[in-house]
Amino acid sequence: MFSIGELSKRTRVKVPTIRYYEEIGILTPAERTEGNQRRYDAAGLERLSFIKHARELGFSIDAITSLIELQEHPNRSCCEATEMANAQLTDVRAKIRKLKLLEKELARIATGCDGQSVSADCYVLKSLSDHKLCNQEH
Amino acid sequence: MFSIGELSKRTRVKVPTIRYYEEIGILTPAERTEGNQRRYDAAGLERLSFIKHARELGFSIDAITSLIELQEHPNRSCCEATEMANAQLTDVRAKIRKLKLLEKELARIATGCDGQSVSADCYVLKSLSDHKLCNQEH
DNA sequence: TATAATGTCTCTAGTGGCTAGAGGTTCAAG
DNA sequence: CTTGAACCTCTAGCCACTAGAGACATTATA
Repeated sequence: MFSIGELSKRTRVKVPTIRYYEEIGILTPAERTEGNQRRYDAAGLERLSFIKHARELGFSIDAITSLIELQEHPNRSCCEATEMANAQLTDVRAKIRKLKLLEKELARIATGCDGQSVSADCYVLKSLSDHKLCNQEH
Repeated sequence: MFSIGELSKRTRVKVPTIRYYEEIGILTPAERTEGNQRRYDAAGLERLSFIKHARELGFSIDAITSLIELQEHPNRSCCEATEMANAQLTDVRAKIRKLKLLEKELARIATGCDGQSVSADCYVLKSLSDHKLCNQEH
């Protein structure tokens, strides 16, 4: 059994975040000492690691709730989990596509000005004012 | 002179968002009719277009505030604007790098399970539980 | 055993960038 | 002159935390 600080160290999830996760119900409330402090065991550690890993992969708390639900019913078909991973993948790919467009546009804007002129002639500012200067949609 | 709804249509920025921008001070308060409704002119349209374009490129409201400041002092050196565009570019590139790692990882996870097994054996769920299964950091 | 340092508790409020809704007023078309 | 759409202000909510206050618990050292 270890304290919330210890759990925080082991998972690299901040203490207030752990309490937050308990509050919103994705972590089962921890046991308490006589002095009302939380104590965790291996199960708690595992669960929080799961959540952390899923968050790092960009899953929403809602999605994680569903994944945990699924995990707790080992006989249920995992079709849903696979679907969610695929949805997440689609989402990530869409974000990458969009960011790449932005990257192009920003690179063009940023290299268009050497930073040596006055603001009235600045290509960066002009580009932001005038969408027509853009090479593509974003 | 046109209404907030008209401005919204022309810029594709939602009405409450326009009011919000005015509230936080990045849009100068609009003139009002006798009946207290906002009326805009070309200057207002331009300013909002600038903001919208910058937001689309991922600049924060804070950054936009600085850019507007700069724009309003045409004699000032535009070095700052160029720096901000470059910072934004760096930021976008970092995001892309991170998302690509996630993409790889998610693709690996999602294809590891055909969705036909039961949740206890699901590779997706296993992967989320066990960080050691990951091929790289993320 | 006393004390000091650190950790933990609950609670409220704030972050960014909006979005939604209630309840009321104004405007423009017919 | 009436209708209905658009507008007004205000408050509250969203997500996923983060920060800080003030009080209590635990642990390490003297």
